Amino acid sequence: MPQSSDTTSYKDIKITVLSRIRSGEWQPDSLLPNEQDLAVEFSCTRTTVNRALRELADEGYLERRRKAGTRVLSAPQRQARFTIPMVRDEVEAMGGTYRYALVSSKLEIAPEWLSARLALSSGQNVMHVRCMHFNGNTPFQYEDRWIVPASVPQVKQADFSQIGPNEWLIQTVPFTNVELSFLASRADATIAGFLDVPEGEPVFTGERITWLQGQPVTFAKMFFAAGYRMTTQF
Amino acid sequence: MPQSSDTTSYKDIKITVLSRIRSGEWQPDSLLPNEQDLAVEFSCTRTTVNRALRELADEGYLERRRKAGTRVLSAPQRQARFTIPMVRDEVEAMGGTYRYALVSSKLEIAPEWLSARLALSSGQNVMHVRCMHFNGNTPFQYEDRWIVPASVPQVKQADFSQIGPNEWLIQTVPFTNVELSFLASRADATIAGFLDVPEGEPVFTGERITWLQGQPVTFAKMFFAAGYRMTTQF
DNA sequence: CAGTGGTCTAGACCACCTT
DNA sequence: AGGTGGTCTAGACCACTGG
Repeated sequence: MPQSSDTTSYKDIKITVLSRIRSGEWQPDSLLPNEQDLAVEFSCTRTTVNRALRELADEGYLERRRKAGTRVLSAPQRQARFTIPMVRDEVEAMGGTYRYALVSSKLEIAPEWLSARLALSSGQNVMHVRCMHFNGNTPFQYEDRWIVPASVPQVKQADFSQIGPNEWLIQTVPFTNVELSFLASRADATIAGFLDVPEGEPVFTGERITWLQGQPVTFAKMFFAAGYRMTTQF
Repeated sequence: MPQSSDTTSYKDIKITVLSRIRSGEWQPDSLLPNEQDLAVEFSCTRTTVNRALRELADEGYLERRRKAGTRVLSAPQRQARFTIPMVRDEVEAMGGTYRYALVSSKLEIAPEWLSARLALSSGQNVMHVRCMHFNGNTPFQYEDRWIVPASVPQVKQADFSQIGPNEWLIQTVPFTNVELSFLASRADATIAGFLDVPEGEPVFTGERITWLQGQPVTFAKMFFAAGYRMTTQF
């Protein structure tokens, strides 16, 4: 029998299981019935139960181990998922008008801290790009980025006056590994000027390092305008 | 035939698909073959292909639509997953020794900003708990939290001198909805004192609102010590 | 060793969406 | 209208691991 209105689907099972946890019927740390028994209860196959429980475990509600069974997590290791949109999308999602402006773009010798951070050989050239992202005429983000030509040779011919380095990289280097950090930093004179805030102001800051198959591609610092907050619900 | 060493599993397919995207064989925005064709290519059933592609879509690499097919996302909407551990776990994972200290805990009338934020009726009582989390003797996080007795009556009898309000809440209210934000704030005199930083220092700050079935449970501000960064890889 | 979850097959119907 | 992904069934073997 195919799934239809009167069939129990894996989504129904997820909802039911969650409500039993909420209601306290299935206490934290307690063991759930095994898949076969649940399949009988829900009048479906074990495959369907399996998918429901697998997804719930993936979402951090349950812990599953062979032979040991499925357990309600006592301190749900809820994982917050932050979608990391491109700046343009973020501004437009707020109903704003995105505008990009290049500040400077030049090839230079990698500063020592960058060489250390990206494991570059000393004295290696990097493309240093600084730019601004606006919401209308309001500063939204100041970006300070270095791109490694040894990994992305095309960068020497790239023109960042019209397209931001991030969008350019995504088009050019389709797939990468990323390390992303967020922290609070202090606006120095440069940043304060670009973001139009007093010097010394706290600035929400992102740092992003990107590799392509083990080769360092880019290091970027993103300084967000005053009042920015990164939010998620779960 | 069951899965065994020579069978193509959904994991193999995921790896293969990812490598084809990396290598540029499947360009961004391009359409993948449909599931049936891929099943033939990989000598497996469509079910297995389906699981592989479904998970890749879930991870943000692909976009799938009925009839339209499966497409490589041009600007991979990579979702960063930050695991939100409890403070204790976070400190211990760093190899540190966790220590908790209650600063104050008292019932008070909800300030107006809090009433607005949590949609409380004005003049409603809330439990205000302030506490510190240490790594050894080094301040790690200062926590300023309000708990709504109307939603969690037990809070009036709770003793926060030994257990932190977050751990207590997890034990007491096993299941909740959460809104989590991160921002950069400025250390006022109080925060500066607790975190042992100069006043005015930028402080990485988390704000967490929790509901239980639509009822506001708690609002918490978490101020992290200097140098804190939230990091993830993907 | 034996129970539990992990995964695959082969086939089917359906929902949705683009054309 | 027809193709594509979404999901379910019924059955099977396997991998891991707790007792």
